[in-house]
Amino acid sequence: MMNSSEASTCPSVLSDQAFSHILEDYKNYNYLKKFKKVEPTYNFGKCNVCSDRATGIHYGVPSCEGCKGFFKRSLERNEEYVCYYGYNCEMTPKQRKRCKYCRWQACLRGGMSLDSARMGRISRDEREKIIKENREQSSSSSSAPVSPSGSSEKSKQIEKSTKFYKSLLKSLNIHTANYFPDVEITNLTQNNLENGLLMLSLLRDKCYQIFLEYNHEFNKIHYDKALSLLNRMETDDGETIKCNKNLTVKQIWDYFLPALQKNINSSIVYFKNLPGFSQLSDYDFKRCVIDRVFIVITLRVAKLYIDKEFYLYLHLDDEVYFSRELMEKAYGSELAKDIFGFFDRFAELKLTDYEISVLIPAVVSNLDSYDSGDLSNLNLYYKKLLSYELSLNKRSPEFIDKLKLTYDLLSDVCKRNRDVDVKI
DNA sequence: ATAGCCTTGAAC
DNA sequence: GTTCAAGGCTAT
Repeated sequence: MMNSSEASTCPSVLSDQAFSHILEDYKNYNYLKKFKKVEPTYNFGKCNVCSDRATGIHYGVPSCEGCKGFFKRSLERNEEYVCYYGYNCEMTPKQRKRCKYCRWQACLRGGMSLDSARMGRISRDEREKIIKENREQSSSSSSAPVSPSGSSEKSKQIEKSTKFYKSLLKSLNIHTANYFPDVEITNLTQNNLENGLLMLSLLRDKCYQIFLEYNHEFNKIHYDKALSLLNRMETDDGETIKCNKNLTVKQIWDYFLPALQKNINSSIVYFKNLPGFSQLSDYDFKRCVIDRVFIVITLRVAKLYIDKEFYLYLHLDDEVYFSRELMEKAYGSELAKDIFGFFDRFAELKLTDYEISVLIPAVVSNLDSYDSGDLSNLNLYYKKLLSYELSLNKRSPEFIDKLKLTYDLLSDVCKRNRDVDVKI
């Protein structure tokens, strides 16, 4: 193409119009040439991750060059991704670069895996099958919000996810009487404190740091969002703000279950990073998760109970939060009442973030029956740590009693929460 | 770091 | 020999 100095010395016959014509031809030629190379290849549809044009089956799913490369790079440098925007980032060709965490999750959800990666060509049948499966999925999910034509594909999809969520809940629905970790301030005499004081204060800081890191979403993102909503409600007189408008029970579950699943996953990562938990056997760790994850999730989000209302956002892009109204619809008024009863009591305690951050590992490791020395040992440390923390804050024995009572309320509502029938 | 293009090598 | 996916290369 011409550079500017050449253009300025162009004979006037090459008027702008004529020039643009040539340019157009040139572009067209290039375009066609480019297209010629691409056109004969198969139409793979949309990228399973970001909906860009797929260039082939990569790592088992139709995907674009970008997501193919991203998945590959992620495997190479396995660094830990973090989402700074609420773990719900949009995956579009434009937005996909914004958040690596969510893109990675989208890759996994889209079905990318090393297992399905293979060198060279795959059979025609197999390729057709993969593309067809993908078409069905994307057409049923992308039209989900409006599509009035209750297609069988769509209902199949819903049925499938319902089954999945129910089995998820069921797998968590295992026995258990929950006892509060046995702490007594009087246990902490000067003697047994001195030995491990340094260890305890280190452990304390570590727990707090990890709590901040993994609870950032609730402590900051949800919390700030709730505060700004409250602010707007005050200034706008609540006129223009419409939240949670008339959701049906089914819609509530549609919001809530994915959010729950996400919170369970992030709680598991949180547990894994607490000192000592990664050294537990898989069996022990799993028991901790199954028994305690609901309780811990509740503790993690308790801060979002503000002015008698609960502002856990079920979808950060919408204004839908798990208000009293929604909870009553989903759980029934009895359970909702008791959950809010717990929040009331818990708020009265005014626990510090430090206290909550050490309470959580103490609760998680405190299973009713131990058959493993590792777990009971771990729990011993965390009970000590909790006692230490409470004593640092000069909490009275009456306070501890109150804490125990509040905890009983919590474990009761969590147990009932597990038995709630999901109506979809 | 990303993503489009290119080379390599396996499956057909 | 051809087609396709993985992985390398490199301008942005």
